[in-house]
Amino acid sequence: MAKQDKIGLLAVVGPTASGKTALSVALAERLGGEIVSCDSMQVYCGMDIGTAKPTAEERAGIPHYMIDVADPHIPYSAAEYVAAAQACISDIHSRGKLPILCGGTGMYLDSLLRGGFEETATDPALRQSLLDFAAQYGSHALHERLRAVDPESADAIHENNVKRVVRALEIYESTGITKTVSDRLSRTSVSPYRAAVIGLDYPDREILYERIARRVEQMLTDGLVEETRALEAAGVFATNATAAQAIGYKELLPYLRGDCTADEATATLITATRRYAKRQLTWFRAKQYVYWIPMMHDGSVRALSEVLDEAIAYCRSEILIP
RNA sequence: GGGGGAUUUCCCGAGCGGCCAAAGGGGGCAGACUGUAAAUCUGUUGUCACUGACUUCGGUGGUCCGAAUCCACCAUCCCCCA
Repeated sequence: MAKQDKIGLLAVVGPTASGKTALSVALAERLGGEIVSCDSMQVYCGMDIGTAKPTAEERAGIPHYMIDVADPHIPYSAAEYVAAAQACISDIHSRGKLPILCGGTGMYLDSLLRGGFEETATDPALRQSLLDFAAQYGSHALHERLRAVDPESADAIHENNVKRVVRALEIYESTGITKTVSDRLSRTSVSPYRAAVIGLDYPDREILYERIARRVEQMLTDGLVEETRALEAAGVFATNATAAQAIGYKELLPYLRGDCTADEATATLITATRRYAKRQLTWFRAKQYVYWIPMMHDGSVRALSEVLDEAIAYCRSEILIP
């Protein structure tokens, strides 16, 4: 695929509470763009406050996609995301608008930009049987099974990381192709996109952590407890293991059950969010394609307009926009 | 006023004469990540000139070849009797 044939798009990434939403909307307004969320939890209907979905006011009339596209009772996957997001991007592009990805789920973004996954469908029964094996014989024994069929993956995946070992075995047992080979195939596929990826960076981590604390307090006053109660009552967390992982809800459930105080739950939630932000940073820092924009100057957060100008200058340098 | 129990490295918390810079957990920091990813996992966490040295276990003095561990006094906190 020639470079000119590729769809040009912009992406705004960074840790949670870094200001992605505001910047992406400002960019969309300025550049005639439409926003495609890249977030593993915002896809679920009903999980609004806890996932910090942009409100109607925040969206400022800019079309947003890939939000509220899934039933919270049913697990959603990266593959489903990629397929649906690709369709959104094509549609936006065909209407002459600039697709702007916005979100903090690194693997979704990576998978999307790479052009998708190899076909390695899985079935829950197989997964469960592998988990049962690990529970019965230990993670080391499971890891040995992987080593027997795919030594390269066994070397790359720590034996304690049962989820990963299970996935690698799943791929082999359901397709007959090892994860190593499958990954190699996807790596050679050509991306259909030409992307300018902007990362929001906070040189002083304390500032980010303060923003996180403030955001959590705001979610609580916005009704996160009620939202959690409603989702729990609807059986979401019991039926969808993926949604049950979402930060914001699982930390509040002990409080709803009366197992801890509101303050304790809040503290746990803030900590969990900070740790998540740190993992996001680790992920994106390792990606060469990210262009980092410092969100601070002299210890204080820069004005949105200033950051916007820097982002636009970068897009021009990438010839993404005239 | 009398009796008893506490005080440990950022936090919680083991240790009760040498094998202790001190278990374990939390947090922090760093890293990994190809269909669960807001998940999962790994490493590291007193200081330094770092295969060795130095400074730590409320404070000050002792005992001992040797103390976070024993003794004395002081400080702070908790419990019981008055």
